Amino acid sequence: MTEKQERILETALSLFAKDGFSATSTSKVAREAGVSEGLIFRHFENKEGLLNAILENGRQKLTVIFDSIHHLEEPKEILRRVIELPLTIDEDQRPFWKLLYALKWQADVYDDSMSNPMKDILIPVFEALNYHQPELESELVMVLMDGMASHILLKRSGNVEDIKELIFKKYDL
Amino acid sequence: MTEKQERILETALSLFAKDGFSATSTSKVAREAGVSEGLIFRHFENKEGLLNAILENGRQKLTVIFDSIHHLEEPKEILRRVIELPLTIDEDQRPFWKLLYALKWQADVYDDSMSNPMKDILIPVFEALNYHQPELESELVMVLMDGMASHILLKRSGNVEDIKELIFKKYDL
Amino acid sequence: MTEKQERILETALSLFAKDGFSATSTSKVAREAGVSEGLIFRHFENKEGLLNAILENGRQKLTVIFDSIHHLEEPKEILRRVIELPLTIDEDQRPFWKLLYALKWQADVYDDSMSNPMKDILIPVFEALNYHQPELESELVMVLMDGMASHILLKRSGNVEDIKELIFKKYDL
Amino acid sequence: MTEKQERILETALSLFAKDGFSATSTSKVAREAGVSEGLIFRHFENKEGLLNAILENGRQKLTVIFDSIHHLEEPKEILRRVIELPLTIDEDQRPFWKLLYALKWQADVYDDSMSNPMKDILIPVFEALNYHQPELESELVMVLMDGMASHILLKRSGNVEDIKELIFKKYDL
DNA sequence: GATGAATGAGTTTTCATTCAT
DNA sequence: AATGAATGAAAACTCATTCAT
Repeated sequence: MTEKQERILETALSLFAKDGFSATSTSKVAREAGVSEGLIFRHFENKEGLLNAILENGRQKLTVIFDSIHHLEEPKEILRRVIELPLTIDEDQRPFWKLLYALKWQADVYDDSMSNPMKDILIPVFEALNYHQPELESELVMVLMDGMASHILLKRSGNVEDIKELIFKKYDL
Repeated sequence: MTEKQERILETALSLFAKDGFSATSTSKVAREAGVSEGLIFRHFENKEGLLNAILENGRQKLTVIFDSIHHLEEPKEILRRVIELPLTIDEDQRPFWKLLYALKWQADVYDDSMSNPMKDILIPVFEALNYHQPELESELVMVLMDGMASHILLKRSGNVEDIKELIFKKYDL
Repeated sequence: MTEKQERILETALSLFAKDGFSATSTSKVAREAGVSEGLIFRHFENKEGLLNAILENGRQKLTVIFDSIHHLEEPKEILRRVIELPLTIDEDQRPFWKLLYALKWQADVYDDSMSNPMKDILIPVFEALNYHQPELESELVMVLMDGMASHILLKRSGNVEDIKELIFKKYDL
Repeated sequence: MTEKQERILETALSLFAKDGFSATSTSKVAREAGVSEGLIFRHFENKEGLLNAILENGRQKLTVIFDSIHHLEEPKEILRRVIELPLTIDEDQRPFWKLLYALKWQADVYDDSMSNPMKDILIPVFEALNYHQPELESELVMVLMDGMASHILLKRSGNVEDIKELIFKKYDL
């Protein structure tokens, strides 16, 4: 991975996240990345290849996060970590998440591949905590996380931290 | 509003919702609506004007819904109605909602104009129910609704009805 | 000639003069004239018909001017009147002249139909005044008039009146 | 400046001069230049950019001519050279001049940037020749030149050479 | 690996013109 | 006489992609 290659990925990610995939032209990516337009195609085959490279890049970091949670033992600790996940997205990872969420609304581009691993983590937690409907409770948490992520990524309100505390209280965490 | 004008709006809405705004060409809209491409521009000025007409159209229907909730008296009844709002989106309104949610992720296209009226409805409810942090609770409900809407509009799981019941139980509704 | 018909002619003339014939759309003419677009075509057949109507309109006024000069007897008086012709264009006739001059540079639109009558007036004048080359002198005056008209119609300098006086002096008028 | 780029400029100039700027489509320019239409926009941004490139191109050649006159010493020699300027336009420069003169009649397209340098040349000449009103005389010469240029560029008469001689005689050149 | 000229197929938009009312 | 909805063809412009260097 050369420096220019990385600059392309970085620029494309930020533009795709800001303006959307199809509203971003390869020429704009090239211009802002300071490389020739041809280079994008040499390295990534085509525009979709560029998107895939970006997603692949991010998915790897994602796996790391999932694994770190998987290793935990205490159910409440796991639940706490899962719920606060959207809050722990740090500044330089935001474009990636924004892109991911935006793509979900674009048909046939992205498959929801992190939904199942999340369920696999949550169901055992609610079972351990003796909730009546572990699967349903898991889904509810995922709904909550989705909502939280939206609010955070779209900067809709500042007090997400407080909302998190409120949720923690409701789950007695 | 002539018949062709309406057909354009309808077709555009369904295509924008399915494939995204910028991935949908005006020529495709015209073809599927069975009108000449020029007509789109004669009636809506430009592609963005078409989008705005669609959004304006939808916003009006939205106001009707908000108003119907506003007129209710019983706090719990209001809360129930608000929470189940995402579930009451009927089939022919789905494209509008899908478009709206997709646009939120595109910068500068859509302003979140229904977030405040919603707060105005919810805060008094939680005050009446003697919750400690009415504003925070309102925001949490909105987070929940956002998550629910996503799940429904993206058909991620079938048992949203069950999730709703679970939420009702948690709010003792 | 109805009132709307006249308003179309007037508006078209001023727009054609300001922006050029092909850069002016019939829709803009209709809009500024406050009539429906269809009306232009009902009255003038097509865009070129509109132009021709404007030109025909103006040519009539032109003939009146030529005739008034033709009736004069005194050679110097004629020469004086001819030379100051460009200066006597009054404000509301300027668009017509501007259009006429602009059209000359557009191939195949306008034939230079006032060049010959002018020569017919000038040659006898210079013969009467005993100039050596009456035809050449006539052409020179026409060159001068062309230059003057440009300067006036394009508002290039304010002291056209002084230039006229200078020319008068040179021709001992 | 690649060969295709030059071919575009050349073709565009000749078409703009012949048919007018707005009556000439970029697709026609591309076709006649034997290039793809996109190339025009890649090199010149938009249609107006193409026009500006043409004008800039011509203005440079213009400066060379002005400079060559500026270097002369003898006032009468300068006056002679200035007056015969319109006659020295050679065949391949004619389209440029025709375009320039045509554009003057189109509002906001062309600023009369060569009028002042011309005055700077002429006023000292008439001062040196002891004319009473050097500035006015300069303007008159420019009026004359404008008229001459029109006559030449629009091929209105063949004996411009004779007219020039007549003018020379009047200025005792 | 990198550039940037070049393309062709498309996209958005404009426009003269027609036609039912 | 007048409107304004509608069209089809063309205009301006964009864009993903290729290729010679």
